[in-house]
Amino acid sequence: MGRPPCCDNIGIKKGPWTPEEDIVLVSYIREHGPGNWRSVPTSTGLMRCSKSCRLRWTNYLRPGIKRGNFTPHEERVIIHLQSLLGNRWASIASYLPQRTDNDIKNYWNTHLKKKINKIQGAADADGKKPSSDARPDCHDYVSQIYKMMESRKQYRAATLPSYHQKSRYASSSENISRLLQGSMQSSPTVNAPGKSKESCSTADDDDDENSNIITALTAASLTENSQAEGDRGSCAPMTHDDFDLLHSFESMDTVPRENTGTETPFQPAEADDAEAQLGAESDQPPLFLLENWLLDEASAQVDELMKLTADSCSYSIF
DNA sequence: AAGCACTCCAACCGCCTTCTG
DNA sequence: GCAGAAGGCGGTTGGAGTGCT
Repeated sequence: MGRPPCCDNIGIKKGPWTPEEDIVLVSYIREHGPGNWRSVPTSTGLMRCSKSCRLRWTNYLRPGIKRGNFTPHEERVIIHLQSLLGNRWASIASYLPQRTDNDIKNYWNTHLKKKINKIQGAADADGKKPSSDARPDCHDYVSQIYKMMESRKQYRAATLPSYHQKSRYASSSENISRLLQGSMQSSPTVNAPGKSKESCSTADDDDDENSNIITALTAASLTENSQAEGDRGSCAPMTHDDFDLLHSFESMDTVPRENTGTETPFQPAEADDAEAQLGAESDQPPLFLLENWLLDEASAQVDELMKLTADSCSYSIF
């Protein structure tokens, strides 16, 4: 017996989320916490299916999400993990707590995959790498990608605005922050300010304000979550420094790698599963052996490998 | 200025897994 | 153990934004 598709109910709205809908959803989650998505549409009156609500929260409204501007470190992590795990975006995202699987997937599909194809094409032309090598040697591979990205990034930084500055509502974390602020300053119930697309600035102009808003919302969210589901600090917004600190701890093996039984975006337990699976199913080394390289020594090793492979990467990519 | 082509990402779709009674 | 419900995940696509001619 096939169950009906999630979003084919009559009256279910599709398409981009409006600011008003975001406020309704955030207000509800602030009050009840994330989860029990089934009840969200009925309780809020949103004409969205539960799945859509969950996705909207997970990918865009959840506090602590960083959008756009992938750092070289993040790019290295993605490339490396993709070479290890394949397109298991959720697992990859668990190593980048500020990023969603959807964001990583999009970034891979729109940026990294093309670059890799380009490199492989160039390598094939040079006879340096067989095209059939779906999982090329990580070190050499990453060093090539990284090298290319650095120059490409410099070029783009000099010539193009970052994509997060686009004025689309749905891609603007600033706009969402404004909505959240409006929601928080008013009553917990819906009080839509009716922000129009035009009235939303592209602003770099109030980053501090927005980060304060996010932080405040996160604090509220954490309080609620800890009350409802026990301690789970995964939703906290992480600064770059926090992220680096986390990685430094990881590399020191001081973080207990136990299953917290939560749906936190950073799930070492899930990584362990992947590790076990990798170890069982492939000839690749267990994931934990590569984590140190990935999380701590990545920069140093990549830089070193970049030097080592510089000669063999001398072909022009652009 | 207008039209076209391309890029990119938010959101949807459908399958799979996990949970619950 | 089974069936249905709910959640999770990866692939795909529609459409807005942008660049080029």
